[in-house]
Amino acid sequence: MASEESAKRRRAGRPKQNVLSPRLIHETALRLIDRHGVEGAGMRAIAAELGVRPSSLYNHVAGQAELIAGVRDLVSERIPTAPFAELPWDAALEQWALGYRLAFASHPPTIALLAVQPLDPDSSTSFMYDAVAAGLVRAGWPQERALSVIVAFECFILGAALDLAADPAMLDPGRRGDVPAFSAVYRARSEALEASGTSPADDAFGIGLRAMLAGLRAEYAALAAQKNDDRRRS
Amino acid sequence: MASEESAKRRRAGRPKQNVLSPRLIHETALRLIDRHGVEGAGMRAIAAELGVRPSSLYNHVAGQAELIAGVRDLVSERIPTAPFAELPWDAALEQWALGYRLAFASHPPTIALLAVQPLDPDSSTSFMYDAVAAGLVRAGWPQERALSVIVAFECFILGAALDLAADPAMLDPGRRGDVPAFSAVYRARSEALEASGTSPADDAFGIGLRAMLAGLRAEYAALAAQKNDDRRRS
DNA sequence: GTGGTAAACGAACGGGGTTCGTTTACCGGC
DNA sequence: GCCGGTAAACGAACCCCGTTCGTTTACCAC
Repeated sequence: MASEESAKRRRAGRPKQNVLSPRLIHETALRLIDRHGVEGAGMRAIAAELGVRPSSLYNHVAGQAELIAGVRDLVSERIPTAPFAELPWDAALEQWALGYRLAFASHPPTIALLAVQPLDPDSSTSFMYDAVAAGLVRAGWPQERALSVIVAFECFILGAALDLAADPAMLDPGRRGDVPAFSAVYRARSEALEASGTSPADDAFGIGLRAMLAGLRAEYAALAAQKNDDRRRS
Repeated sequence: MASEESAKRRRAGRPKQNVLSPRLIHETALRLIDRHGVEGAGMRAIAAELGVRPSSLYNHVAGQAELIAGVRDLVSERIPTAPFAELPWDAALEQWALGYRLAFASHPPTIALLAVQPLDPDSSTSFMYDAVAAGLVRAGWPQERALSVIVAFECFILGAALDLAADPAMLDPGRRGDVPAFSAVYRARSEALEASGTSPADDAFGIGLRAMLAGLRAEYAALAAQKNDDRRRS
């Protein structure tokens, strides 16, 4: 009675049916991150959630760094890139930004992980870049410009995702009187947003996204005009 | 000969002259971060650098979280906000972005720290926001819009700073053939940048900054036109 | 069968941040 | 001029973490 059914402690030795797999470990890690934050998703916690000893994880995952990379891929796989096949470049870029941000908005604590760690080249993230790059070039963006446009755009999205994960009251100046202009705009924003029902992060993201797209459209138009000019001149 | 001059081991008890101070600890931490990265700047390493036992640090700093916040303040204090007093809003924003990014570019590993941790409201960072907010409102931006413009702009800057800290080869598709469009734009950018001598991160930052400013100018103009319209109508 | 591979356990290791008690110096008041 | 409280250093622990290593057991191929 002390060995089998209630405590379900597994004895040493390979089990008849495999208990773990890389995929299962990654998904469990993501679930724990969502539930308890990053610090609640250590090796020991993941093992406990799976009813397993920590050392067993190392039969399927090289270490924590690789595990985090796996979780990141799990999240970024859900960023849709389909828009680039059917929409004009600017509308596609907009949809991409929305999907990108949404994917990480569902798992706020992972954003800091993605932002810092480098992505391994074999991961599926490269396919995302491929789809975006193809869309931009097909629309007429110069080859040597396309990647920097993508990176610049991604900078904004990533920053917005971080902002999304931050504490909403992070900026609150409170009752201090030594920053009057800051306090005034903070209060004005709070009231305006409460009336319209949108969150601070969404509002800033919307403004930035519109600005970025408008600016890129202007640059695109200028490039097209210059190209026309060159052709006429020759 | 075993007690005083060579090993310079300090005996227990309060020393005649204080050895530590919060400021000194923060500066040492920043120096170690610059020299050895984040993982080389733990409590024990900071103590060793100061010739002190780890526990002594806790007489001046509550814990690692507070220490990190202090380091972040140390860096962000160096972001100049003077431009807002003398330049038009858009030129000031541009200068702010350049200074902001430069401040963290000097200490790449700190970027990830700033991005994630919330800032305590009493810190000097609030003064930065105050200066920026005052500049925007004075230029005519509506009170309830100003903060979201600032946050959106900061999202981009922060993302760009993270990009700056990332491995330059992070995106390199290498020789794989399954992402042709991505490989093509990567190669095209490499060649173009090598010719002009600018770094990938700088290029993307420049493009994004121009786009963001152009977009905000357009929004500003639209708001001004609408305001004029309202006035004429009434 | 028999040996090799692989997946689980279990016990340790090393290194982090942190706490607590002790020792010593300064400082303010009787 | 002593005397007690506060504060700053030490030193030894504590707990938690990621990780490694040896052992045990199951499967599989020859």
